[in-house]
Amino acid sequence: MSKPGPQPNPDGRSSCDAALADDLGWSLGVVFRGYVAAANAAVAELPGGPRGYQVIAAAAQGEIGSQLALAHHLGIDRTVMTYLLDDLEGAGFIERQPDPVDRRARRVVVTAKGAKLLAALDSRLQEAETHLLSALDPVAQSQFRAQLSTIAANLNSVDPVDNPCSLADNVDAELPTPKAPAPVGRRA
Amino acid sequence: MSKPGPQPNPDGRSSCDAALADDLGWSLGVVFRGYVAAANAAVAELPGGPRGYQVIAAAAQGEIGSQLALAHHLGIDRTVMTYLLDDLEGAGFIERQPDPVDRRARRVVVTAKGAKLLAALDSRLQEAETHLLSALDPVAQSQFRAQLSTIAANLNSVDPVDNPCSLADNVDAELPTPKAPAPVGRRA
DNA sequence: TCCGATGATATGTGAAACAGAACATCTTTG
DNA sequence: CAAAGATGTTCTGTTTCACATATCATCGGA
Repeated sequence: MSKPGPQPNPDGRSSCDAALADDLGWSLGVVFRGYVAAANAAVAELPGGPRGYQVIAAAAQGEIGSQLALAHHLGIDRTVMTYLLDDLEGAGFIERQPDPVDRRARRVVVTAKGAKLLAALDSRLQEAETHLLSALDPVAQSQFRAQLSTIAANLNSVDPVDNPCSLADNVDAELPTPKAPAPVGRRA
Repeated sequence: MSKPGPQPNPDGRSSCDAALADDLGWSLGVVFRGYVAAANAAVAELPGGPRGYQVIAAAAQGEIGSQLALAHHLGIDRTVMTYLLDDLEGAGFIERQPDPVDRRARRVVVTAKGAKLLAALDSRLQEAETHLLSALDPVAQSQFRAQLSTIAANLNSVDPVDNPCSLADNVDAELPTPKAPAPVGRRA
């Protein structure tokens, strides 16, 4: 590479932004990847990476319920959730308590240690997020967050099988291969 | 026991939207996953899934250059790009032409068949994207697209190693585990 | 009580990503 | 001009992850 000639893009790193910028999929991929990378660095000490944080955060809310619901709403497999919770529990951040009303279900609760860590990670994550969106001014940032949240909430509430009308477009979109956010992550 | 339905559609599907909606990571994950699923359905016949589309689309622009630059800007590994291009070339959608100015590099060019498919997929993808963003009104949609594009362009242009100031936050964010959009995808 | 359904876990398998090396070619330097 | 380092591509091997399947325990209804 390093062609000083007519092509102003040496290695193509800095020139093709405009070429692909109008592709929603590409933009989404870049931003998502950037988030994962930043979050990964921010929560490096947490087993499961960003996923672990999301699990703890969701558990701290307390509105989730069983592991299955948790897994479903985080977009990961049930069996994977088992290992993830194993690691998280092994690290002492969460606990599996028997559900009083359903003895086969386990309630995921955050330990004091987990809550403490969560608070620390929260600020770090917040900082990373702000840095991620630094290309937008504060007003646009909050706007973007709100819009993204709206879209996500809509996607989450609308189930493909429940919406015959929307089924025309993504009839196969049920669960082809729903990749999840956390790429790294060590198992014991 | 045969499964009654493809989508078990468990209980906790519709309750925790509000609880997690303010988490940027969660929203990003949901939207990204939704895009991957929709795109996967839209480009099911394409080897490599959404990635294959992005490769062809980028190649059609012609501004990329080598495979390496292509891989870097799509956020995938070089070795993976080799296989991906193998499949794409095997399907007759792209061709590897020797770069006239650099004999070790290969220029990825779209074949007529590939261009034809690209046009067809483009409209389908556009439809899927619009459906994905259907929670926003048209004005907000274009706004969201623009903002996302801005963020992506910013992330793509800013290299961690080039920005010592931003290095404090994501020093490890270089390429810990950049998961990529295409989960499915069969190799020959 | 019996039977199907549901939550959680264990096990096995296949695929994908990653690291490293090998080879060819370009660029730079002496 | 020759040699050394850098870069692009491909190949090989390894590890990890996600998924499917099966199993066990429990809940719900007939």
